[in-house]
Amino acid sequence: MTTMVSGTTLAEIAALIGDVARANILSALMDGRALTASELAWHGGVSASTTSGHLAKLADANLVAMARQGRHRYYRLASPEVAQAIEALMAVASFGPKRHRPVGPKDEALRRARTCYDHLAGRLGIALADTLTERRYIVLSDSAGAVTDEGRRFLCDFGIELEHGNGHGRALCRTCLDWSERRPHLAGRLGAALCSRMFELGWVERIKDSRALAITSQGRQGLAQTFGVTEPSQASGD
Amino acid sequence: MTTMVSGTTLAEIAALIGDVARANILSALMDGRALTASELAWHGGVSASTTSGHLAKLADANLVAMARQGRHRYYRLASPEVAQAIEALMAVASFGPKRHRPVGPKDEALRRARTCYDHLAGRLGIALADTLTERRYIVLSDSAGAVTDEGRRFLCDFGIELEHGNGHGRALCRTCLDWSERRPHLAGRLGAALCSRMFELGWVERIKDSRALAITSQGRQGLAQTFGVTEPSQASGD
DNA sequence: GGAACATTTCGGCCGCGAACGAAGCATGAT
DNA sequence: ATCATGCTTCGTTCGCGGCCGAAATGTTCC
Repeated sequence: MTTMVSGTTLAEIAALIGDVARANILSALMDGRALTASELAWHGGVSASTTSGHLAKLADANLVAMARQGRHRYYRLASPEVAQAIEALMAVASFGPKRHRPVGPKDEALRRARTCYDHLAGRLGIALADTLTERRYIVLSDSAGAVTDEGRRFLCDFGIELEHGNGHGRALCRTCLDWSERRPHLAGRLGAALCSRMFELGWVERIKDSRALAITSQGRQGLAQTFGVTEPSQASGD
Repeated sequence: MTTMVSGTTLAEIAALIGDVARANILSALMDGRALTASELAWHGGVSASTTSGHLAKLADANLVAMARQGRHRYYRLASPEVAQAIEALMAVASFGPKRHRPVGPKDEALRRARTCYDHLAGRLGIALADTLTERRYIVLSDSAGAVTDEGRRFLCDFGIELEHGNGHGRALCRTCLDWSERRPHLAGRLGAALCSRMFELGWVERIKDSRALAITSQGRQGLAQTFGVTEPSQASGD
């Protein structure tokens, strides 16, 4: 065995994610919010006591972080890196369509629009990335990106202020491989800002018990006017 | 339980990586080369028969691909996406220094210079990314990047021809979070080209049974002259 | 203080899957 | 043909880890 440093800990982390209950828990946390232990128990599909054990392990490995608040304990993903790792795994998972899984209505909703950690994904996320690229508001040299000056102005009008944070802190404009569309969508501070702004404007709303998003009628209108994005087709053949 | 599509398959993939033997196997394949089953058995630290089973599972899930050649069977990672997922996991793994693992000499070598799938990582990879950024050959707007025109010329002089492949195919310039340095290094076609060119010039050589790289004396010289990169310090306090 | 709720700890059960060696197929060498 | 090598299949063993329910701890509300 060559390098033990990677081997062991890599396996430890992956094994942690590699349990169905824990994977479901982490998936639920992928929308960036903090959830209570009991909510996570529901998502994980296991009892409260079992969930408690799982959460302890996840916290121990620094995959999730915990904040006590009254008699609740709120758990969230510990860092954007964790979210990125999980997203990367999901991308790989959606690849191998060996045995294809029946696509339920929930899945179609997820494919249309969802949150990915703290930014938008699915056909909506892709459409936004495409429009912004087309109008030269951002430049995605291949799968990586930068915001142009016109872009900065446009975004400012839209109500998003981006400081010129350079090397430090969080990336301004990253891309993230969309597992359902297999193309990159916008992540980083820009992706997060776009997402939260759309919530603020009431353009999108969370669908209960899911990471999927519903686009409101105002959203439909706003997206068309401001971004020239027509509603991502109701049902795509895929 | 909310969305089953992600949950289950996410867990499946992660569980696959979450076994120590398989993780070691995948780690060994992270240098981008294809290895035979018996070599992988050695890396995995388990018997040939056990390895065979592991490889079958990995191939079944499309994590690795196999090519028969004579009486050998060569296995390699199935796609860059798989490499990316593993790298992301390693990044997360190197985070939680709860119980810190003793850093052996092998680790120091890995930290100095190594391959990450098909590009350079470790202090060498970081130094290259820094230099190219400093000289404005590439622009890493935060953690994402594009090649400038001067950069294209410089690279051409160095013997690297980058076609203007746009959306399709592989990303020209991606970044990849370095698990040892915790900063992004260069991946994508550019990263791969830099790496293979340096092999071609004999600037770096593989260290036996490891993903670590040795920098040759020509390499030391060339890196200093062409990139202004002085040898990544022999031993850093870390 | 007592009741209701949230979460963790404990003990015990049970199954999955990793491991090995021996035997079975290939392919290549003599 | 015969033997060697590389890899897979089979049958078996065995231990780790997930699961639950009951009870313990903790927190808020009235």
